[in-house]
This record gives sequence, C-alpha cells and structure tokens, in this order.
Amino acid sequence: MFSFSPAHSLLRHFNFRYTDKKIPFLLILHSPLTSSPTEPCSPQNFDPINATDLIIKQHWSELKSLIGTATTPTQFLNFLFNSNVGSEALLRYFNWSERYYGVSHGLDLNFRLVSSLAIDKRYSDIRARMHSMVKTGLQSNAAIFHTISSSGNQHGMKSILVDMLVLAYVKNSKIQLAVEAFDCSDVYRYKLSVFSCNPLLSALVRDGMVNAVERIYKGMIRRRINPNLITFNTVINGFCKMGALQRAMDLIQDMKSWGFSPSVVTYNTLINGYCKNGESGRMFKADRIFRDMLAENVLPNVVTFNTLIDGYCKDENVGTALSLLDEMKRRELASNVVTYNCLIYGFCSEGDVEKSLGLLEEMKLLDIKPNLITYNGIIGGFCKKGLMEQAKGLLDEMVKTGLIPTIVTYNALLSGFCQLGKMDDALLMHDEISGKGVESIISTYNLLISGLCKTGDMKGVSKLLDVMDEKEVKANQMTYNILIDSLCVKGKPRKGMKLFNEMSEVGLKPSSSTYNALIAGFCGIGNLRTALNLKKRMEKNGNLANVITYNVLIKHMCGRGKHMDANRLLNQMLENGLVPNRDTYDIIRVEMLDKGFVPDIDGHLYNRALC
DNA sequence: GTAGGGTTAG
Repeated sequence: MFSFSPAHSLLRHFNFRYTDKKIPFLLILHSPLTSSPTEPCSPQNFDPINATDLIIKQHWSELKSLIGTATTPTQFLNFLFNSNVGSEALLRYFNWSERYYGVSHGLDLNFRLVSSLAIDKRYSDIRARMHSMVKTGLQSNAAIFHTISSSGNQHGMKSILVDMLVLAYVKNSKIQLAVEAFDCSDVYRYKLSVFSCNPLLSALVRDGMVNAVERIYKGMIRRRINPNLITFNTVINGFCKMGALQRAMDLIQDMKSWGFSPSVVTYNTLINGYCKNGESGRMFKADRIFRDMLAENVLPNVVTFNTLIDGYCKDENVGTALSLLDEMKRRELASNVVTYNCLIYGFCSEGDVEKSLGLLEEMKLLDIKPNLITYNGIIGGFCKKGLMEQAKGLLDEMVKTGLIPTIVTYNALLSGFCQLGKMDDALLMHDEISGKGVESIISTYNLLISGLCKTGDMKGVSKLLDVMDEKEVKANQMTYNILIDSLCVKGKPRKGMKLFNEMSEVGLKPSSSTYNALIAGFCGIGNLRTALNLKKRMEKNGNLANVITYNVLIKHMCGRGKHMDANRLLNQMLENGLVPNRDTYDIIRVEMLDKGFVPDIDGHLYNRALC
C-alpha cells in the first residue's frame, strides 16, 4: 500500500534499539542528531507516511517513541489531521490513544474524525465513535450541536450524525439527553429517522416516562418523521401503561389513517392495558378486544392467551383462566412457562396450592421447564398456608434442578416461619442464607422484625437493627411502621412518637398506617385528644384518614359511651366517601340501627340507604 | 446511513 525509503526502515530499527535501552528524555532532546529516531514529533519533522504505517500495523510501542514526551497525543492527532491521513489510520490512532493515554481528544477533534469517516461512508465506525463519546458524557448537547452545525458536512450528513447521536444516547440509557437532542434537532432543522425515534419512544415507556411519549410522537408527526407500525405499538403501550386506555384506543384510528392495520402485538398490548390498568369490568373489555381481534382475522398467539389468563387470574377468576388454557389446546397453540406461571400464581392466591402442584406436574409432562418464578410461586403458596415442610421440599427440588433460590424465595420461607411464630426457625434460616452469601434486603429484615415484635422478642429486634446498621441496609417506612405499631400495641405510644419524629429526621414520610398505629396507641391509653390531633395532623400532611382510622376512633368513643361523637365521626367518614366495613358496623351496632342500618340474616349490618 | 424498534409471569 505504501512505499518506504530505506531511511524509514532504519528509523524503525533505531527506534527499537533506543527505546529498549530507555534513553533518558533530556538526552534525547539534546541529541546532536537532528533526525534522531526518538526525537519527538513536530510539524516540521512529522512524517505522515511513516506514522500511518505504524498505526495500520499497530506498532504501538514504536509509535509511542515517535510521539515522545514533548508531543502530546492530541498534538500528534492534529499532525495526522493536518497531513490528510486516511480515516482508517485516524480512527485507529484515535481509539488507541484515548485508551492508552487515558485522554479525551475533545469535541472538535471527535467531529473532525467523524467528518473524515463520513466522507468514506464508514457509518458503523461513526456509530461506534458516537457511542463512546456519549458514554463519557463529557460534552453537552449545546456544544455537540454547535460543533456539528459548524462542521463542513452537508446538511443531510449532519442529520445522519444527529440521528446517530440520539440513538447513542438511548443505547447508553441517557434518555433525558436523548430527549434534549430530539428537541435540539428540531431547532437546527435536522431530520431524524424512525430508527432513532422508535428506540427513544420504547426507552421512555420502559422507564415510565410516559408523559414524554406523547410529546415525542406528536413531534415526529409535526416534523414529518413518518411513524411505522412499531411506532404505533410503542406509543399505544405507553398510553396503556399510564392508564390512558381511551387514548390508546384512539391511536388505532390514527394508525389506520397512516395505512397500518393493528397487528397481533397491537391487540396484545391493548388487552394487556385493560387487564392491568382497566377499571371495573376490565376483563369484559379485554375480552371484547380479543373478540375484535378474532373478527379481524388476526390470529392470537401465546402472548395473547398468557395476557388474558393472567388477567383472569388476577381478577380472581381462575376458572375462566383454565378454560383459556383448554382453548389454547384446541387451537394447538403451545403453552409455555409464562402460561403456567400465571395459573400457578392464580391458584396460590386462592389458597389452592394442590392445584398449583398439579400444574407443576403438567408442565413437566409437557416438557416445559419450571423456572425460578414457578418455584417461588408454589413455595410462597405453601408458606402462606403454614405448610413449611412441603415448602422446604420444593426448595430442595428446585436446587436439584439447578435453579438458584434468591432472596425472594427465602423471604417467602422466612415469612412463613414468622407467621407461625416460629422465630427460631426463621432466624436459623436467616443465618444459613447469610452464610451462603444471599444478601438480605430491607423486606427480609422487616418481616423478621415484625415476627420478633409479635413474639415480644425486643432483644432480637435490636440485634437485627444492629445487623442492618452493619450491613448498611437502611430502614424504610415499613420498618418504622412495624416498630411504632409494636410500641403502640404494648401501650407505649409516646415511645412510638419518638420513632415517628425520627422518621422525618432520616427523610422518611409517615403513611396512613403510621398515623393509624399511633392513633390506636393513644386511644389505648385513653388519650383521645392526642389521637384526634394526630388525625388532624395526618390530614394536614396529605395522608387521608381511612376506614381503619375511623374504626379505631369510633370504637374508642363507643367504649367510653360517647355514642354521639362516634356518630359524628361516622357521618364524617361517609361524607369523605369512605365505605364503612363490617368492623365499622360491628363496633357501633347501636348507632347503625339509629341511622337506618338493618342487620342481614348473618347479623351483619348494612346501610339500607346504600342498597 | 442502518436494520432495530413493539406484547406476557414474581
């Protein structure tokens, strides 16, 4: 490719010898030989052909000598640029020098390189360069856009570069900067493509920044960046995730006007939207979309059925969920691990662990491999019923199949022991898992602390709090609620108040449960005034009093013969739109009868006015 | 300029 004069070979030869001997820097500078092989580069003696050769052949140690110590890697890069060295060598040197010297050549040189790559149509190299530039995050969008706009590239090429910039931000999970670049590109009139806008939209949905989704979508339409089917599916998903189901449905019309028919993914997304975020009658609406889909001859797939099965299970309708599994079999549509996991969790939440076990066997027969989620579900089901031996048996089975239990698995088991009051077993298992290197999370500590509080082992609680300190696991709102509740139940609401005050000191906000525990505590020691003050305080701080708050106060008032006050609170509760529960009725039977409530055949009271 | 970007289980 290049021809070299003998002098060049000689130069390399000397370079080797001198660098091997590590000639001191000053000696090199004062060498009488003006063309000394290790003389640092200068614009005068810089030899682009030799430099290019060394770079292409990746003779980095020779290059290091050539750069010397008087020339900086960036100055050397400038020599390369000014000598019109080809883009291949420029890129190689650029990457090597940034890595080797740990320097960043700055924005201008980055874009000189990118422009050089653009001339040679080396687009994937530009993408990679843009990726590493964005990764360091040293440059602001304002600076980048200024540099791109003042580069010598054509406008179309600048658009391509900006498009790649947006995509690089998205791939580096710098979504806010990607949105900013999306906006900047409008100001500079650079045209982006769906290749960057679609990934941006999907990242926004993924990160829950759904409000930005609509703005970006509208921006695309206004700027004539033509959306495609995937754009619509992504935006529809965004609307579904934010619960704007009608707007999601409206987008179907938009997509049709752009010539796109809803695909199986579109329908699945909408069905999922209704299942997860629909209000009352959500499964009815989800089913209607499913029927629309069939009517439009769009074939449902395993995801469609899984979504519906999960929806029915969560809607406490496992019967319908099972009938859908049959429907899949009729359609010869293969179910998968997700199908079974949905059903297993459905049956476990109904307390029917036996049925879940049956499903696990069915999976094995169908050669569908159960995963961590499968086992966690059934183990959790057993633990909720206090069947710890069966739960541990499954734990052994999952380990045998090569699955590694996580803290979620162990939390289920620990919670089971705690509910049974078997704190020795719980603490023993906790020690065992710590020994295995499974890190406890805050919910682990919370469930153990709660168990210890219930058995009155406050020493054990304080030990655990010490462990949390040591492991730097911070207490959360739940931790405080458990401790405050425990103190209040024991008739020590003032100690509870101390913890309550500590919450704000450590930056935690109390919840309605925090206030309820304290209100019950002060009622318990006959201090109604403080209890009522706490109710005012909770409302002032934006925590609405709920049915439990009212029940506690009403019960206390009834117990002290203050039935009129109790009645006033009941009215306040109804005015605030709260629905009294059976506790409420049982507590103030007399007042309820006065209010026109009548007992049903079970002896419970119902509000005739509401019926 | 590319060829990735969209749906399901805890």
